[in-house]
Amino acid sequence: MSPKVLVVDDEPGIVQMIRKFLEKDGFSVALAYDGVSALEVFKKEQPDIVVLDIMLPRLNGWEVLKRLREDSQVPVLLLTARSLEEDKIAGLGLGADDYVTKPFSLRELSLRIRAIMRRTAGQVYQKPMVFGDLVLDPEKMEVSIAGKKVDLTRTEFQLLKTLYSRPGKVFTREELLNAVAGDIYESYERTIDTHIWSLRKKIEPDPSKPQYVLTVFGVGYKSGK
Amino acid sequence: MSPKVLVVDDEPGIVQMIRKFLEKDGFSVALAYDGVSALEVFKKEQPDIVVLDIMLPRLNGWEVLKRLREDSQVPVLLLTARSLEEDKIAGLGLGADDYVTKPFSLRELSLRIRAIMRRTAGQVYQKPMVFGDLVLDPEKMEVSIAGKKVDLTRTEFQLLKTLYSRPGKVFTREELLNAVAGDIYESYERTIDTHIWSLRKKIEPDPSKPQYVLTVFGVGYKSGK
DNA sequence: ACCGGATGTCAAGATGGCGTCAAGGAGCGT
DNA sequence: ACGCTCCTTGACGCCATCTTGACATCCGGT
Repeated sequence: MSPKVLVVDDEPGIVQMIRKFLEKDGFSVALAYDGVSALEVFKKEQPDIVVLDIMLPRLNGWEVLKRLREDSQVPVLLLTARSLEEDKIAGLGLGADDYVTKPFSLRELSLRIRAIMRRTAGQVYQKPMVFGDLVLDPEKMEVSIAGKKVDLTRTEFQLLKTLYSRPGKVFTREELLNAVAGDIYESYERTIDTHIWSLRKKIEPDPSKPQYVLTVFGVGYKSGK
Repeated sequence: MSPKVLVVDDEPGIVQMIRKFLEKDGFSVALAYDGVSALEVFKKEQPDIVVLDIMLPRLNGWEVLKRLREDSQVPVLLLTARSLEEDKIAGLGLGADDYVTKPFSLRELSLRIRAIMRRTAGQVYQKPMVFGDLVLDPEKMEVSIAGKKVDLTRTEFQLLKTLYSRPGKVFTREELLNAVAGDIYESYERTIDTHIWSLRKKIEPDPSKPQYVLTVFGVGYKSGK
C-alpha cells in the first residue's frame, strides 16, 4: 500500500502538477484547496504526511498545522513563498517537520517527503509488535499477554512500548522518564520504579519473578528476551 | 548528560561562535576544522549529532558524510554556503538529516539540532563489539563468551568494556577506578583487584590462566589479544 | 634461591539500589 | 462539586553489589 500524501494549496495548477508527479513517484495523493477543507479531508483520508502551503484561504497554514497537532502527530512539510527565518522558527515551534521554499522542484519535494517518512517510519505505520506471548498494539494502545487483553495506563503502556522498541537494550531511568514525560526534567527518577511495579503487577504472572520487564541493577530496566 | 555536537567547519571564527552559542544552549561541543580530523574526532568523541560544512579542506563534506554513513547512523546537519538545489538533493541522497544555508542564525541552528534529535531520539544504535569469542554489547549491557551469555554486574561490565575499548592498552588501577566510579577518588585502588577477580571467575574458562583480562605486573591490567 | 612488594583469593560487613506500598495530589469526566 | 483514575512522592526494609581487610601466593630483582 503506497503512502498517502495530502497536498494543500490554493492554486489548482500547482496542486495538479504536484499530484501528477507524486503519483508517478509511487505516492497516493489526496487534495485540498483551503484550510477548512484540508482538515476535513485529513480526517477522512488519514494521510501519512501532509504537504501544506502557508498562504491559504479560509484558514491559514499556521492554523491548520496547529489544529492538526491537537490530535495527530502526522508529519507536516510546509510550503512557503518566503524564506523568512521567522517563518521557519515559528513552523518548527508548531511542530512542522520540514520546509520547502517556493519555487521548488518537484523532485526535491518528493525527496523531502521520502526523507521525512524515513525519519518518522514506524510512527506512521504502527503495526502491532509481537514478542512471543506479548502483543503490543501501539495504534490501539492495547496489550495482551497470551491472548488475554490487559488494561494499561498511558504511562505503563509507554514504558512497555519503549522497552520493547529495542528489545534487550538497557534503558536508564532518565531515558524512560523522557520517553514517558517528554523532555520534562523535573521528575523524581524513582517514580519510574513505581510505574514499573504497577506494570509488573498487571502483566507478570509472578511479579516477583519478572519475565517481561527485567531489572538491571544499578542501571535501569530492559525488556525480557 | 548533555547531548554532544560535533561541529566541522574550516573557519575558526564561525566554529567558535557556534560553539559558544550551543554550549550556552546546553549542548556539549566537539570541534574539527577539516574533513580528515572530523572523522578522527568523531571516532574519539562519539557525538550525538554532527554539524558539517560542505566546503572543507583535505576531505570535503560529501566525502565525510559518506564515510560516516559507512558505520554510523549519527544524524548529520549540513551547512552549505550555496542554496543550490542539487546540493540539497545530493545531501538527502547521502543520508543527511537536514540543511542550513549560510548565512544562518545561531538560534535556527540550535532549533534544527533539537528538532533532529527529537526525531532520531532513541534510534542511535551502538553496535556490539566483537573480539573473537568475546562479544560485548554496550547497549544491552550483555557479554557472551563463545556464544554463551554471561551475567555481569555494572562494575564488572564497565571494567571489561573499558579494557576492550582500547585492546592491548595497559590501564592503571587509577584509570580503571575512574572509569568505574566516575571521578570519585576516595576509593582504595585494590578494590579493582577484587572486581577483576570476580570478573575472571565469570568469564575465564580457567581463572588462574586468564585469556581475556591480563595482569601487567606493577602497572595494572589490559585486555587479552 | 631468597626477599619484598604486588597480586590473587576469599569472606564478612557496609553501602546503596530496588521492591513494595500507602497517602496525597492532579486531572478528568459526570 | 464529586468521585474516579492515574501520577507522584516518600518511607521502610531487604538484598545485590561493592568495599575492605586479612592472608596466601606470585613475580621480579638481587
